[in-house]
Amino acid sequence: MRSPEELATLFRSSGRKVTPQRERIFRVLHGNLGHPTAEGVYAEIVGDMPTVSLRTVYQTLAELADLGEITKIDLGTGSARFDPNVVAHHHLVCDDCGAIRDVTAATTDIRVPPRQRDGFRIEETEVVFRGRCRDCLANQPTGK
Amino acid sequence: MRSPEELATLFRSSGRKVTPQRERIFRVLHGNLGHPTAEGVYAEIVGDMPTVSLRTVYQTLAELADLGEITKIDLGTGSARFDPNVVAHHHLVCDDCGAIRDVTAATTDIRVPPRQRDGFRIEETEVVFRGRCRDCLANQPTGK
DNA sequence: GACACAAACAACAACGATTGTTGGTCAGCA
DNA sequence: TGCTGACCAACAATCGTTGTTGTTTGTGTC
Repeated sequence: MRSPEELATLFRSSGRKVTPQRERIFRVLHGNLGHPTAEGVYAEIVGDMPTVSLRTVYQTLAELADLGEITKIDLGTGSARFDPNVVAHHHLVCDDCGAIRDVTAATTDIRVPPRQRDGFRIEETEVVFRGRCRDCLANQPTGK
Repeated sequence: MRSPEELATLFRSSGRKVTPQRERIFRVLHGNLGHPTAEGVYAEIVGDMPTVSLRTVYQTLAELADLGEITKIDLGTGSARFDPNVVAHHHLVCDDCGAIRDVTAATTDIRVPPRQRDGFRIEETEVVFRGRCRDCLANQPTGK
């Protein structure tokens, strides 16, 4: 996603308003590699900006997703996560702690034979690698 | 998953009981290619078996998943879906109607370079193809 | 076939994540 | 500076799912 300043301009030029709450959310997301949840963004902000509601965070995240600046991803970890990295990539998901890591260089050419496609138009291909992250493996070395 | 009869035996031999409700659920799932939700299974049953609760359906589906007879899949369509096809395969998901189709013959060989894996132990790889199914394309031929 | 007991049942209530509603507030422009 | 609609916080509501509880019912044993 773009810089907080560019986002502010983008918001204004698309008829939206730029409020302190929104600027703060932009800054939390920018360069964030942790795939935060809405709750996570909220938690990071509410400490020094008590005048913000979870509702506003959801609202702003939804607008950023509409504008294509972030991606909403639901990987079955209970709550949706938001990814400022819009470049095509895939994800490693830890089934223990729910942590998500980006994988940029995976996959080789994934295709579905036309017969199986059966008229389906594929617009996107996402690969989810599930397992255990290093930390969870360290804490429970014997596995599940 | 196995036949309803085999499932009944399996349930008994693992200390579970086989009730009419459970037998009915077994039969609804057997050979079902539609990836039903818990609600869907319930809806199909409650008509001629009013003495069943959604709670029981969830419970039984969870037990079948524990036994490895079905797979619970969450593809971000709002509710979890249950797949009696336990053989490794991937999914086509329609972003319009939420329909799910199996893809058995896609890809082989999806790997993550060790450097990106960073200690993560990959136990499972799932591929989700998103787009529009034939029916939704037919209804809105101009696309999204 | 009857008994006992744990497992399963239905009918709730509760839960977490998300979204709708509402009345007051404020950014952005004239 | 004043207007106006977008935004805000603070609810309440919704949806899918799971916990609780008191009752019912499979199932192994006699």
